Amino acid sequence: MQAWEAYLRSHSTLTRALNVQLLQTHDLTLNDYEVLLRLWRAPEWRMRRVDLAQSVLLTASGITRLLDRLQAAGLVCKATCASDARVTYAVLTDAGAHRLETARSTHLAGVQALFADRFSDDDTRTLADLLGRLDGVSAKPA
Amino acid sequence: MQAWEAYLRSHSTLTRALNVQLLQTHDLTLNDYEVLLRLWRAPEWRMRRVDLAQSVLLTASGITRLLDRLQAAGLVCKATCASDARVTYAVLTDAGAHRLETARSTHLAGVQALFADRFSDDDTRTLADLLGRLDGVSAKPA
DNA sequence: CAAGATTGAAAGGTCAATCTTT
DNA sequence: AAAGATTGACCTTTCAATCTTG
Repeated sequence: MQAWEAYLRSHSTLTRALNVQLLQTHDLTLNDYEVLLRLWRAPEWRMRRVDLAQSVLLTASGITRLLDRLQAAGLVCKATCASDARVTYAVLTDAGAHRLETARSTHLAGVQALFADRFSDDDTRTLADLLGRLDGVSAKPA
Repeated sequence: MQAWEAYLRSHSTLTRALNVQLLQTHDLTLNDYEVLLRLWRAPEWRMRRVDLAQSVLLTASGITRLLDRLQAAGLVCKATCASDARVTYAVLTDAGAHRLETARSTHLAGVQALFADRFSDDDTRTLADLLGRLDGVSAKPA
């Protein structure tokens, strides 16, 4: 139960700090950053909106709104699917990739300073293992 | 860096699930719950709004809005300070205490099922130790 | 009807500005 | 001037309803 409280507190503090940092230096939300990163990793720099939403744990509408903003900023654009007219792809633009690259080092440094630096290599492995067990939780126990 | 991603994902999933559960069964936000809990633990069931805000990591205005809702629901009430007219206390009402008590078992069971059950006692201690190191982060590197 | 995507309304929070009291 | 609290404007996200296509 102490573990749980530490978990909540630390997350709140860390994400807040990283969010502010990212926002001030590169005008990106933490979620914005994660979305750009997912796209950058994806083949042809594009993903279906549904998959993107699931990947960053947002709602369908949440992703729509977020991508609207990124598109207005020119970091992302839309593409239709030839075989299924229902789906829309989100595609990373050159500007988006560039923004991601410049933000990346700042962000990695931030994560390093606020998170990774507090742990030894062993600790980090342990942590990844433990937290990894919390993956497929579905809730609904009475 | 894998540890970091696991950290983000797990937190998002867990808090979302617990939030839904608490909301459906007792019409309380996770933050609402935490605030009621802090008050319940405090002497005379009351705290200054500033201290309460810091305790649950909310802004001054954030706490005002949250307490407004709890007050409208009759779970909390205000009290003035005799020695310093600037401060307002938040005080837990009987209804608030009752609501907390009924919600408590549900919530604890939820945390148990989604979080604690995945770890041995040793794991839990390790986790508490590791996460505890993330406490006083202040950011602002570069 | 189901799946993907979008829209309007609303919740929950933050920031900046303000008011009162010290 | 500084501390505690509140308010107004705004941002991000969710929920429910809707539209389109398979």
